[in-house]
Amino acid sequence: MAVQNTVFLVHWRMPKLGMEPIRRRSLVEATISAIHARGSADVTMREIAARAGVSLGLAHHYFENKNDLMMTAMRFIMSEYSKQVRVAITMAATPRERISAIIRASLAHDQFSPEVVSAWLVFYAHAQGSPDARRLLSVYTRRLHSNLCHDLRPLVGGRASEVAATIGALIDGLYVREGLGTVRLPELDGYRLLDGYVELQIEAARRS
Amino acid sequence: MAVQNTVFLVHWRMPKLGMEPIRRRSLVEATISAIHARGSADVTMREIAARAGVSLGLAHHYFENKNDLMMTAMRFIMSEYSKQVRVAITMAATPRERISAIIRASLAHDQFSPEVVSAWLVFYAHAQGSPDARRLLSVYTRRLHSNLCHDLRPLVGGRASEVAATIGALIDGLYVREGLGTVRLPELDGYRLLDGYVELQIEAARRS
Amino acid sequence: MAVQNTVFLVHWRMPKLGMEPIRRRSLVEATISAIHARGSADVTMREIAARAGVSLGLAHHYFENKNDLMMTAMRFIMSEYSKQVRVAITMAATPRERISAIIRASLAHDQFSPEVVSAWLVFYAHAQGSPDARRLLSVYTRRLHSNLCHDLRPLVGGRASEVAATIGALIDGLYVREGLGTVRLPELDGYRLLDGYVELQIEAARRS
Amino acid sequence: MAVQNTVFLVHWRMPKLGMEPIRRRSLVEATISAIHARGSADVTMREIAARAGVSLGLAHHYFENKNDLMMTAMRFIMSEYSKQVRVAITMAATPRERISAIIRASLAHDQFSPEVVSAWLVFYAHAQGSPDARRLLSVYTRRLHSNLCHDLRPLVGGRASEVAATIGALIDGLYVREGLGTVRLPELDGYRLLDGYVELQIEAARRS
DNA sequence: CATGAATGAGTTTTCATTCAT
DNA sequence: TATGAATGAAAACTCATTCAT
Repeated sequence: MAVQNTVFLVHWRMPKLGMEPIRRRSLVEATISAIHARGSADVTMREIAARAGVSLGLAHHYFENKNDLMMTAMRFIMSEYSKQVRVAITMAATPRERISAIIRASLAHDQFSPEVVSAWLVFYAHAQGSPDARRLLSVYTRRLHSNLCHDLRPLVGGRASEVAATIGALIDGLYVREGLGTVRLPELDGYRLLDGYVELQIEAARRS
Repeated sequence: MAVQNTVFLVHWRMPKLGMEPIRRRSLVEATISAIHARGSADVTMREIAARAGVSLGLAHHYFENKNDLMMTAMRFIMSEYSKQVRVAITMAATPRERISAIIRASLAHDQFSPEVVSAWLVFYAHAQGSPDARRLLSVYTRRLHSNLCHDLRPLVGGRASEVAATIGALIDGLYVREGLGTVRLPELDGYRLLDGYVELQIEAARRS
Repeated sequence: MAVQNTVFLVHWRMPKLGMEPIRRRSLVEATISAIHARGSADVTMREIAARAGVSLGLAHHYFENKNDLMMTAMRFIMSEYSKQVRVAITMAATPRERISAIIRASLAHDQFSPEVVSAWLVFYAHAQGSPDARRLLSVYTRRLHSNLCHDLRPLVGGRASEVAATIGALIDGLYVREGLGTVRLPELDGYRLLDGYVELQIEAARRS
Repeated sequence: MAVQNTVFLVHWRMPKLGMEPIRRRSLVEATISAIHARGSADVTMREIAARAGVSLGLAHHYFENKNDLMMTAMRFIMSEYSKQVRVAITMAATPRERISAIIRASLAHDQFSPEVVSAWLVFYAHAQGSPDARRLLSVYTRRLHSNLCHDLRPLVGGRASEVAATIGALIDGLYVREGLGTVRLPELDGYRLLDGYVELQIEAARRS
């Protein structure tokens, strides 16, 4: 007890300023990679912290909750995706090109990386039980839908909504199957498959 | 000695025998409904047992593992689905009709009941982390694919595999979106959407 | 409910009379072999029942308790041992021969069978925590001691008690080591070792 | 930048660091005393944690397993014993003295404390069912044997191995009987008994 | 005589979270 | 800013035991 308050001579590292964004970022990435490794949302904070190379306590310091961290990771993945879609759209000139650009961005290589595919799938499942997550996902879903509709209307007219819904469902379906890693026919890549569908619809609309 | 094996006429209270199949069935159903309620595979054995109206111990008595129970539930859902597909196929005469029948069965009302949709989605996610589950799902996936291919070949020729893959992905995608409960456009039902796609492909094949 | 009380036509096997001793015996033997298999007293009633080829319920029918069964098994092993010692003593003529006979019986082949060695050791450990078992063991211990003392007195006089205690400890020690299965020097069998010790003591007594 | 690594003079409340070895030690001791109290290896982690004055969770924090804790406790007891033997040997000059020293150390008061005796016995029994434990014990057994042989050879020649085995078995036997708490003849202490045996063998060797 | 159904208490283990430093 | 200590609640799983038939 007597020793409890003492004067020590210590080495002190100047507190590292501005660590917050760095730590948060690395924890979010650790979360995604942990989800991929375990293949489910049942990841422990300990595992995440270890992957990020920080102590368990610190993970809790920067995120209020495990859920908070999960949601942040989800938001991160979705915003990365949105960024790619925005870039792709900007570089496209016509509605037809924009449709292709959106599809390509949705299935782009870094979107389809195993880690990201795992994360999407897990988040989809997670959304079923978490209203927060569900809301987040539906934002993305709706944005995709309205983006597609906007560019489909001049191409397929009244069927725009149906075609957009089909494209959306197909993208999700391809993710699911990719995540499952089964029936991946080598001769088929998702982009050709989806774009072929769009072409078919456009031709049909033209003929009618 | 002579009396040792005789036929007697006795009063007998219905013995409480043969409970095993009953209990197993009700536990499996409880599992599915619990998954739906919680929206994820993180269901406790306690919850399942409670839903089945039995003690926690009994659930462990009839299933070796939680995983055992999970897998049994998964198998149950898949076999129910297969049954429906088989029935639908039997009643169809032409390849074209069989395709429609498979699609209709896949999206039938009792397949698309909230409980079952939840379960499928959760199992898909679960499969990522569980090799057993993955194997199980891929059996179903492959069977669907080969069923479709078989009937598509006379209709779309060399594109059968691509079209079958698309249909498969679309079904999964529709499940996912249904499960998420978002962007459910009232005017669109999955069947029309999918069958429309098939029609388009057939027409295209005819023209070429 | 209406079916609950019905008249059935059943095959009925005349109740097997006198099964009790048979069942009890086979359950006791199953207990010993289960203990040997698991290597500890942590045997489940289920395992024992299975080994005895009867239902779990029946094991509880014939033995009030798990402890009851354990104690019965212990008593069984000890009485088998005592029987052998009694036989051996009867056939010996002189005190010296009786000592040897007791030792030989204690280390006889069927005493030293792996199953029995396991059981003894487990029971020794079990006795630490169970007053009943402790009492049982000490009966055997004391009987051995007094048997030995009685025959040692004419041979080693006042050191009889010490020599008897040493013999007793040595027997137990040999069991322990046998059970552990380590340091079993092939050239040494327990009997020669023990008898050699006795001979030494007798010679020493003679000289003094 | 220049200030980044500096020596500061700060007030500091004794950080609660380095608890690990303390906790581990106290948990190990709690394990031993719990084993003694219950008289068997069937000790619950809860009981151990309570005796150590920590939460159940903490016990699992510092030890991976219950088995891990058990084995650590076993290793602790054995290393304490080895330490004593080493010390005793160092202080002895002749082979004869070393033999006596080993025996004395093996039966020393703090080796023969009720707690330690219980633990040894329980571990012996436990070793039957746990290959890890068995390996550990046999290390100790073999070391004792070779220690004794080394010093017995000049005293009893070719019979060294036999005498060493006898001493080993006798030590174990005395532990067992001590643990059982029965037939503890007041006039006999284990040391005199064992040393007497050694003396007898040496004399016999001298005469022959 | 014999069984299988059923339970409840108890055990290990995991984990998010909090806290003092 | 960062850590390790510590907890408590909850999870899966086990098992002796009871009971109706």
